[in-house]
Amino acid sequence: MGPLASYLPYLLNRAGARIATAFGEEMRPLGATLQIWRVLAALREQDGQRMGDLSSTTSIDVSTLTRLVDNMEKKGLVARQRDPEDARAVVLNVTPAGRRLTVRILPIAERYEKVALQGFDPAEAEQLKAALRRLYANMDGLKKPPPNKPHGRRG
Amino acid sequence: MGPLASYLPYLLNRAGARIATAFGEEMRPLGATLQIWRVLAALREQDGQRMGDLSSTTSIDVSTLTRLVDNMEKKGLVARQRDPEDARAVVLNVTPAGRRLTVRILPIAERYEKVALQGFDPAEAEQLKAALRRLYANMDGLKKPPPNKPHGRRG
DNA sequence: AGATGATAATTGCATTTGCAAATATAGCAC
DNA sequence: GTGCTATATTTGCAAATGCAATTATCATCT
Repeated sequence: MGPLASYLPYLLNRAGARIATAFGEEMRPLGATLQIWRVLAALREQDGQRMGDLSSTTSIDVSTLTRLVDNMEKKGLVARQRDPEDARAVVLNVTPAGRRLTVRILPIAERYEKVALQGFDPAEAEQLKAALRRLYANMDGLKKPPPNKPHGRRG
Repeated sequence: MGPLASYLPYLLNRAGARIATAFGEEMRPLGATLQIWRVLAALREQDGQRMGDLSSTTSIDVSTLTRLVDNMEKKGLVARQRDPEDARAVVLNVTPAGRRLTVRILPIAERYEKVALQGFDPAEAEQLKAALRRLYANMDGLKKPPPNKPHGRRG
């Protein structure tokens, strides 16, 4: 492997960590955290998501998410509800307080997007985003294939 | 803010998380972790770094790093040494075992780079990396300015 | 040399994290 | 409808994390 500075996962982590840390600091005075924001942002995109969906869209492990949502519920930001279509599932809804907090965070989020992309022209910015989506999709290939059960061995 | 899928920090985190999780899983059978790899990779780039430098290059908080290095020392992967130039500082050196582990991980790391960049032509890949470096640099602007001490008020 | 303020690393401590196991429900086969 | 397997969420638990405080050394000023 060549120098670190040209290793993609390194560059990715480094950039992500820097944004995350800075953003997290800005959340504190609002009584929020980066993870709380992620959930709120996901629910703003689409309210009433299940835990599992939310876990995928936020990249937060579902067991971590359970406890994060516990907190958010205590803070009155979201409300859990059993999914009427499937009693195993839980559906999350944002409360008015949650919406108010979201509205307060939005301008910060927009500022971050701007700062991060300082000096990028619109085409470059779009290119970067497209590349990140592609990269994400590429990693699908590494997802564990379902464990090959030697049960009804007619493979 | 528009849809999540066009929010840069979101895309960044999502891509990074996916690589990190998958890579972490591959580390387990080797008795390593993603963070251990980060330290080893940083030291491979430049052995004998101080804790603080290592913290910057790996994006691992220095207090976390202290304990991570404790573990790595127990595993015999690295050795701490007081910096002869500055007795406050500690310098890390990779041991032979650390080098051996590094060598075992390298091909995995290279595979990840390849998979992540599947379908990117070299120019596109370089563009992406350049963009990530730029983004990282852009975030410098948000680092807290040193608290303006009203002490020797001759500013 | 002594005092003062900065820098490097570690430690205390409460929180967060994530794997594995447990629980609950669904859906299909028979 | 009973049994079996798959899916959705939660819980147990040990480990990782990060902020704040602490300790040790350095650098500068006088």
